[in-house]
Amino acid sequence: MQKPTDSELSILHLLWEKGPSTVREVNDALNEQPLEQRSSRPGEIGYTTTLKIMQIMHEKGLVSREEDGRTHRYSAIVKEQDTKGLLLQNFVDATFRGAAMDMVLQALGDHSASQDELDKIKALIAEMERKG
Amino acid sequence: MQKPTDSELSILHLLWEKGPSTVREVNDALNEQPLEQRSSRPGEIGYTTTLKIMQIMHEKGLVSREEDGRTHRYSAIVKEQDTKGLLLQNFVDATFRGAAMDMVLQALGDHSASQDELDKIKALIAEMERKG
DNA sequence: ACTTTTCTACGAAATATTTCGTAGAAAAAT
DNA sequence: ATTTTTCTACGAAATATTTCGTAGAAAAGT
Repeated sequence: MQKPTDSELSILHLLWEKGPSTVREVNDALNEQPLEQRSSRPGEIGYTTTLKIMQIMHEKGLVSREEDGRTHRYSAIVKEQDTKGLLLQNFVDATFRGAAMDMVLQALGDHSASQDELDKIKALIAEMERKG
Repeated sequence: MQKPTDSELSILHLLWEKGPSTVREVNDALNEQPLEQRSSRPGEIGYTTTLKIMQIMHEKGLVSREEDGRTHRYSAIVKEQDTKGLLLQNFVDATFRGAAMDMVLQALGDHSASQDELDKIKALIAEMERKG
């Protein structure tokens, strides 16, 4: 799989969440998002900008599309888990030189977690210890 | 702090590890590194490439430098913890839409950990539970 | 003394990504 | 029927990052 860029990733998130969508739907959704979730600049994202990126994603094989009347409906091909896993691996290599558990420790230290989340993590650790 | 690019980050890692260094030392070290740790292409990284990036880092305030005879000796200004924390925050926002604990779970699932690392994580979680 | 090597500085080419303007066709609105 | 809106395709401008060639000065080697 080819690694998606930041813009591509923000579109993938929408396709994962909302399922197959048109360029118009994606572009509207992008412009309604809170600013933290856009990597991009202050202003609105133009329709043709989103169109172009989705066309590139299609060339790269990140999404498929089917004609739906005059318009195209795009679907994510790449799986959410796989994509996040790939990006995580790259990030851990670049930023923590491969030391994934250092990153986990830093994330736990910097971010707060609900008891529910902590329970899930504890359960996963217990399982890892069982399996060696 | 301004977010370092990938090349800048690989240089910061060396400065953090080895302390104040010349361009020559950094460039040599980069070219000795295993390929996973270089984000870059197959061939050698040219001396002036490294020089240029370090000059840019100086402009950005990521590193300081002092003259040492005819050459310059560069030091990281930004702290390792702070930099990794900043990059981690950006990454979590972009890839996990801010859900840091989802990322932790994925990291724990995808990577193996030594018992020692698991103990550290457990200790940290216990502390988080104590503090609420 | 002269040549070669080793520095910095500077600018620009190469690459990657994001953005949008324009054109033309189809559909919708008037 | 004519105008306006809404699509796609295409290409190119704008931006960001990485790479390196060249020039000139200082140091080292011969």
